Amino acid sequence: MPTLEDVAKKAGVSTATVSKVLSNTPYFTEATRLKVLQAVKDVGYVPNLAARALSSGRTQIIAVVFPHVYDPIFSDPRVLVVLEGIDAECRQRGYNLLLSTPRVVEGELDENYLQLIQSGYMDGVIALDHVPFAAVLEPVVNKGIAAVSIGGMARYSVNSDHYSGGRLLAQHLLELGHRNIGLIAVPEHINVGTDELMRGIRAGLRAGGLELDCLPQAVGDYSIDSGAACAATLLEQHPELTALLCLNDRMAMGALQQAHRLGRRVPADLSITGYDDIPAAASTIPPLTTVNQQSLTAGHEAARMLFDILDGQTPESKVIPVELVVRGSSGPAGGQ
Amino acid sequence: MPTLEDVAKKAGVSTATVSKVLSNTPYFTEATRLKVLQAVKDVGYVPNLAARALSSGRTQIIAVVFPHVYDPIFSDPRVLVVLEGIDAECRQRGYNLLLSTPRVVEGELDENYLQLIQSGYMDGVIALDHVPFAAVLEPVVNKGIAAVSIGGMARYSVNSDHYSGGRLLAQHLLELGHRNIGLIAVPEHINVGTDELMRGIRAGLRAGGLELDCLPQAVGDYSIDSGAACAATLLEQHPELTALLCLNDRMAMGALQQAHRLGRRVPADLSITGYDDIPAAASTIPPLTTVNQQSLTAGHEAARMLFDILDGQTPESKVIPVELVVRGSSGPAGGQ
DNA sequence: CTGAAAGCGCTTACAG
DNA sequence: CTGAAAGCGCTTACAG
Repeated sequence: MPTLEDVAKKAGVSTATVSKVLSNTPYFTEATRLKVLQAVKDVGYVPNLAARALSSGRTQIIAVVFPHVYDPIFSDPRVLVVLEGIDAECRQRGYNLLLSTPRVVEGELDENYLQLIQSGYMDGVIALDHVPFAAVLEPVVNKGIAAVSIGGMARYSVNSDHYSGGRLLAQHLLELGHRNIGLIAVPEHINVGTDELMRGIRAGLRAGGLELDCLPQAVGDYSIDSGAACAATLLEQHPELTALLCLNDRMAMGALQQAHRLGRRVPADLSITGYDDIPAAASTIPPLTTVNQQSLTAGHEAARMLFDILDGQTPESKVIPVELVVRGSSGPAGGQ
Repeated sequence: MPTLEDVAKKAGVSTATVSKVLSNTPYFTEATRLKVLQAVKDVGYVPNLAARALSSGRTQIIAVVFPHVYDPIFSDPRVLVVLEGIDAECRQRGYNLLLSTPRVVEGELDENYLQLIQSGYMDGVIALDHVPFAAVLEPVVNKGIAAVSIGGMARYSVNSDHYSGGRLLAQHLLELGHRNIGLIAVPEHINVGTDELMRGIRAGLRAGGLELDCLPQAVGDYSIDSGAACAATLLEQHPELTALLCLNDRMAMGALQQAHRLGRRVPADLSITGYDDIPAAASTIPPLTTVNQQSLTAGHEAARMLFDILDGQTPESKVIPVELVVRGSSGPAGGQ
């Protein structure tokens, strides 16, 4: 592989000059610049990133951290979408993406991850950070590396407005006349986003005179199967229910299946709502009413925020608006 | 940050010794080894990966390449699954994952990607390589970097047995008594996997006395919407059809929706099959009969193969068996 | 506007 | 079994 030195020789200048021309330092004769650029082409020079990283202290690498906790990260449909947003910004700025999926066991981060953070291999970190007790970004911040949290409460963070999402959902069902609403929830304090969502739902229901804690609830684990099981339980114990409010789309899909098995027509006999607006939500039968949390935007914003930090700025944390997506799975209470 | 030298001083040995102890070179007194390890702990030493990469020529980084061609890579549900398999192997071996999503325009790879490959930043590359004209791995192989293709025909590759998948699917429908089968296809030569699948379907149908080219076909683009549109066209022009064989799950989901809109009961009036077994396939109504191509296994195998190459071995390319998954969307022709 | 030289933090023959 | 020293390929004050 040709090195800087080869280019320097070819161009008849010093390696320092080549280096500076390539990094767009000003103050160069047009002649020198052209000479260098031509030489780069001639010898087919491509910078060695490890060398550059070692001497400059910058790697042009952003680590994206998706911690593995309860719900295996690879089954979370948001992951790919967030990644898409981050990727788009990074490629524009010429940064590369390093993927890290640390295991979090009893709140402890795995050793590999800790080492990686210490290794000096990244200029910044973006983490999916919705697990209250897993401080994925703590070692990053301690090391003084730029860090942006998606879904967490770090110094720099991007959050979807789950509170409003919850209110919108509750309001939507209330407006359709539902008063017998069952909730398919998940354990508390497992996901800060979901906790926010619950707060929003509570507020939305209260605005309509309903008290969340008085409604029938079943606790699932985000999976399709758990949604189906919860729906079965709820509908059996509370046949009067006309709506099932599910804390994510996958559980709603399970509920939809279960309703179908039980011969409950959706939405005529039973309305079902989800949360997330994953791709599959648009193509269930009937299509799912849900809330889109704009994960793509979150990815974009997080990356932009990180670059702002790297540029020495002090960006504001962002709250991203969510969007109620009304589709066929919800309808008037007592409809047909 | 503490460096090797700090550790050496603390332990009262040379940096060479520290380095060798850390890389598990043999021939060391137990005493030295312990002394060094203790010093590492005391000063909190973590190796600088850039420095290590520069001097050793190895980076401990594997690049995973998902080229963007027609179907935006981020909407391909296999991506995350393949990634999961690769990630598992890499974390076991202490390798990090670099994600690259090169754009391929008119068969040309983007410049960033080419530079990345030349940059010496990775020890090996695994590429999703199912686009016939996009030679993602060519620059990698030229540079002499270890490369494994998933879905392509490189020297080292991992392929799902799509041919058998096609045969199984055709056979399944034939056994159910279907003779009026419509095909929801995609343009040819866009994806080597799909081409293989078509060959298998052709063979399977022929074994039952049916000629693929005589069957009604509509051409989609892998998306849900295109599946719905194709189904509409086929069912209108060929009301006698009792089965729709779709080349992927998403189009099958679209077809399912369309059948529902048209009042065709699935599977009583119409059987619908997909391909891929994406997570959503299990929870459509009715659940989709499809073929699981074991993408997780493909990811695992690809990574293992890459490590074998890095270890100086010459592994065999692998063909991964697929699995027919019979669910509720297919049933006897003329059933009820 | 350009260059000589030190240095980034490791690894690796080569000696002993 | 251990160490001195060169070298990986860049960048960056510092001079001029």
